[in-house]
Amino acid sequence: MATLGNPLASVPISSNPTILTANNEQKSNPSTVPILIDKCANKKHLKQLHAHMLRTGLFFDPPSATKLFTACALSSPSSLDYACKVFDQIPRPNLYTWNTLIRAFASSPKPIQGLLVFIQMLHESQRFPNSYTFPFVIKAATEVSSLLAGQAIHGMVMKASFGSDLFISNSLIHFYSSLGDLDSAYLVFSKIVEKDIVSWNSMISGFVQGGSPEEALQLFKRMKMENARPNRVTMVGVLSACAKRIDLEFGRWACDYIERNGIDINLILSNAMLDMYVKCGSLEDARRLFDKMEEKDIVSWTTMIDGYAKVGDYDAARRVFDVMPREDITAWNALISSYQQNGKPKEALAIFRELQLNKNTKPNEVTLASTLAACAQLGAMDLGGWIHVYIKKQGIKLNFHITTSLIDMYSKCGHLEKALEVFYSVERRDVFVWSAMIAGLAMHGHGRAAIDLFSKMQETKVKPNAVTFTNLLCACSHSGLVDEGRLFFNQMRPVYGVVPGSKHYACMVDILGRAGCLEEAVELIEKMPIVPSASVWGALLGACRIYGNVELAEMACSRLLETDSNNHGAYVLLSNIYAKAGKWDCVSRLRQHMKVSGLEKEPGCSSIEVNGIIHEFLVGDNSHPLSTEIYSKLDEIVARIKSTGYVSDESHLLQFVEEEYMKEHALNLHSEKLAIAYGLIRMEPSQPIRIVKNLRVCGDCHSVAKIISKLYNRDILLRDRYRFHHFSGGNCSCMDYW
DNA sequence: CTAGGGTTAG
Repeated sequence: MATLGNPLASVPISSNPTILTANNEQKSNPSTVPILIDKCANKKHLKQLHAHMLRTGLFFDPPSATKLFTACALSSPSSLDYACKVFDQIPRPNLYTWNTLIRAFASSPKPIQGLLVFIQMLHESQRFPNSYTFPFVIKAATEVSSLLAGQAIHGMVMKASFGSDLFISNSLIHFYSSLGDLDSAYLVFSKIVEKDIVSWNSMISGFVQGGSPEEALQLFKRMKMENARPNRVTMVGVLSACAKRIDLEFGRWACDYIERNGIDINLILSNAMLDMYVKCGSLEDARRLFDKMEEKDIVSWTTMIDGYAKVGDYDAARRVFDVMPREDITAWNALISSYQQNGKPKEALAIFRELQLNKNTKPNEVTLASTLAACAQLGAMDLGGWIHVYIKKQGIKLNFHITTSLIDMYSKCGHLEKALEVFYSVERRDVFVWSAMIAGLAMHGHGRAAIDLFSKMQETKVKPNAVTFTNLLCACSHSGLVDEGRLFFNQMRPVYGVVPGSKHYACMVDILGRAGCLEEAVELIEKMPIVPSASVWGALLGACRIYGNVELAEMACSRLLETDSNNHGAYVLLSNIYAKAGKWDCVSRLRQHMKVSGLEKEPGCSSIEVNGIIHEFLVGDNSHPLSTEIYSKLDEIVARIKSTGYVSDESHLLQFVEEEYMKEHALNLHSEKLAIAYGLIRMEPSQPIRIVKNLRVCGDCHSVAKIISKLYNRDILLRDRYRFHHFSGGNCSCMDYW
């Protein structure tokens, strides 16, 4: 009897097979329909049943229609649109039915609809919300992160005298804390007379997620004192707090507590324990637990990968990745982002390329954002541009993360115009998007434009954060805008409520130092309310280099080494300063000292992308296949430059080399020169040469690049550790202010 | 018919 043509043939139950035959209407029995609804497994079954009910007229019996609606609304999010249509057919839906619709929307991908239905209910029906309505509608407000909506609902709750309802209060705690308003959350919490386990748990995890893990742990202790029994969810929050505080001792105690009190462990709790061990740096404990876990999911795997990558054990991370199920993109993301964040962009791109060959898994937004960040680090413009095209072709909407990554990638690859294009193409921008664009303008030396953008940002009422100010002050520094820098720095706390951190102080010292206000810079450092970080002293040291202030440099250097004793950057800067002052004996003493203490200068490395392939050059590198050609090109360049009367600036030599010839030769081996020579050989004459250097460009290379840009009529875009240099027609965009 | 939990991105 079950034939292909029978629309109900696939309903999987048949206590009474006859009623499954829809066209045999006489035999359907209204009382069995509700049972049948409960057994419907999917949308298709529900539709078949709906058709059946229409034919039998049962649909026009409100209780039956309501029953069908409930089943549709709660079965799966994809049936929700259908449920709405059914809802519209119900003559005067009762409160329960309204509640169900709000509930379904609140946990759907369109939670805003939950709020709209609630409003519709208030206006169009005679129904008034009850104690069940509010938890649903508060959840909807939480999902859309609308503080305003939630506050309005909270007001209604109070007016309707539901203020002491436990369920509603618990919902409100969750609502306020997930929007970061911990004070309001706590206020609701403290007014609950008989707190239940959910009240405690909501408040504890609220504190953890709101960045106050100490308070979370304190609340946990208070909870035990008040004789509330912690459960699984409590312990997830506690472990998460330990992870955030990097408190291995308490974390271990929590694991022990779980054991002792027989709290049953599920996957989520195991993962929380795993995460705690990883964040606290105990990979041994994590591994032991991981191996013991019978059930593992994607979170367990990615936690282990991330853990190994963070401690620098990439082989172990890779081994985990190699044995895990790979159909989930998150696994790939964990590895790509770990590599990217730990300064291994090439490895990150290698994984991305591997992913492209994998047919079953496609990159998502997170993958693309991480990969773009890797491209930005490397200056891999071709791949970065390819990803941008990919995003467009796939119709992926630019979210804030992707927008930020694209702007950053284009800026760091030297395509400021493209970065601006992306920036102006989006209609909404969050603080990170704005900050990234300000940083882009800053690194290309457009300080004024960066400041203008900052003003525009304020018109859109997006609040600047610490990152915004770092970038803004950087912009002032790169463009020599001393007064503006001072002004913004002084406004930070009083006007914008952003407390200056050591990065901001470092920027400010840099601004003052470059402008020659060394005394004011020193004064600023002395007045700092926080301990000056290495970068603050580094900035002062940099200023000393410009002005050849050996005495102050020695002081700054020794202070720097107090905070960070193996900072080789400090030695390098000081030796530069000695070299500039012609104190070669000091230079060699410093070099000797570095050798003895095992501190090696980070080798200079420049890279250039040609046809999508990144070529890297180290000082005096001859490992490149075209090495011979590169060096003869370099000889040609040097000869042509010399004919213009240029004399190389030997103060940029780090090593004391006796023979004059050797000095000059060592300068000519600098990685950026090798990369430029390679670019001249391999790139079309119309193409600018784009180079990324890991350290700051040396003064001689800077002068030489200027001359090359004129002699060879080539634009050269060189990104160093601090900013961009755009060489064109014999000049540099930094106006020699760097 | 109600509320709370773990990983990956700037």
